[in-house]
Amino acid sequence: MTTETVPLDRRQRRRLETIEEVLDHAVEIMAEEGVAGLSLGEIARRMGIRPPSLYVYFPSKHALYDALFARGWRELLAAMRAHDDVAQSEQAGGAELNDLMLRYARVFVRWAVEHPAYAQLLFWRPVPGFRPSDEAYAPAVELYDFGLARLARLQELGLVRPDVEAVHVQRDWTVLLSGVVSQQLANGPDESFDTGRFTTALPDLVAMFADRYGQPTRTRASRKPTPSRRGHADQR
Amino acid sequence: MTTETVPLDRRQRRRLETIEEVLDHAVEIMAEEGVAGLSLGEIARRMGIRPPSLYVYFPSKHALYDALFARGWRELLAAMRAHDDVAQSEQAGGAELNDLMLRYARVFVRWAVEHPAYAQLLFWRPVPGFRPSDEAYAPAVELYDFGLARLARLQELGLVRPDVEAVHVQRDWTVLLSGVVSQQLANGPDESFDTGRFTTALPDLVAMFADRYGQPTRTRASRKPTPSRRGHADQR
DNA sequence: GTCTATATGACGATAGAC
DNA sequence: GTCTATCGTCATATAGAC
Repeated sequence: MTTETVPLDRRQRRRLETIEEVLDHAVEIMAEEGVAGLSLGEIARRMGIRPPSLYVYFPSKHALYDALFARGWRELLAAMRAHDDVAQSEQAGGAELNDLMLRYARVFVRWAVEHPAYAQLLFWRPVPGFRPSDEAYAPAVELYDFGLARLARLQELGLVRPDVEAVHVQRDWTVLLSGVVSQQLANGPDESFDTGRFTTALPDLVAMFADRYGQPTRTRASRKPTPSRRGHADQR
Repeated sequence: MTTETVPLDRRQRRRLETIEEVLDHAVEIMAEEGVAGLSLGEIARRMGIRPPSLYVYFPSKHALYDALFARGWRELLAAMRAHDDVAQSEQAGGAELNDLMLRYARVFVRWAVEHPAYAQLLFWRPVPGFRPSDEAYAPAVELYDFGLARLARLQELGLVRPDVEAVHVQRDWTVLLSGVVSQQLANGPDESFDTGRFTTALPDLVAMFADRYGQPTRTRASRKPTPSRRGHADQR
């Protein structure tokens, strides 16, 4: 929107590069020590400078968190936009709600568990006094609107039942995604997306969602939630 | 289990009381400043003592977090046991799965949002180097087993479909609950349980759950997810 | 046993020299 | 822009009075 189109001089380019370097190190440290474990001293140490020098680029530690918050949402937003499916409308006729939502959920949850530092910062409130600024919050709102518009589009296409409001469906949907991410990061932070105890529950959870909010006529009768794979002997 | 039955002398009684007082102040401070914002100095200040005196009762700050972690799970476990419904089996014949699970969910989520400090400590990982000890984790396991046994009982009673494993259902159930708690605490920490943007979604979410895992024959045909209450003018 | 007094090192942050 | 020097606060730890 208000992005500067005037060419940046060397001074400003170098400055932005340094800022990005600071943020890169910050994300790395947060991934290792936890979001609240981030320290300016450690950033400076890894960059080969002294802590006070960081104040040239960020007026406070909270400002740094703010930049990280904004960058995290922007990256996640970019990942979801890159996925893009419904907007292209190619799937309109053939695909079913369950498949569309599962693909969307997989992209979202995969990004979250593979970026645990960002995920904690974006979805929880781990930093004592920190509240994101309105500017930093903007891409979060943008992603919310993106998901909402997607659901509304699916409703227009007849894949989501028409007798519920999209915001209503969106609310339940975000609960599902945030539940998977929270449970996985809190209880199995070292498990991969493909083998996680909770990420692997996505097909069932999305099916649960699609059974409720999909169009009854179009939703297939797949009521069985992947019953007892690798059945035990004591299970009859 | 291993609770000491030998009567405690005054010395030990006083010591335990002091420990409880420390924990009370700690919970209060965490609620105000966030879990990672807890400081021994602030606890000592509010108790009218000096910080080093706290080391008489807790060998480190992590030990204090450990005690808080254990106490939080014990309190939540007690709240869920006090609720108690299926164990008493009075509801066996009359009640439906949706109602039983909704009541259970309401007790759980209400406790979590009304004890945000505990909730953050128990469900997230906000403290950089802290990992709960096995002893502190025990009541968490106990609550998990409690919920699992409850689901198994509901399965025996014919309220939960028999073709899925209880652990499977339990996993999806915890995702639902943790999703509501996470979303509510992260996005509306100051909203009450009764008016929260996400806590009020519980009926729909539990219905979604019950539709999938309840016995088809017994689950009523309540497929409509409370459509558009307080309809707007622009909504036709 | 419990307390006060005190020391250490890390942290975020600011002022000012260069 | 980067540095040194410095401040106040924090967790941690030890010494010693009572």
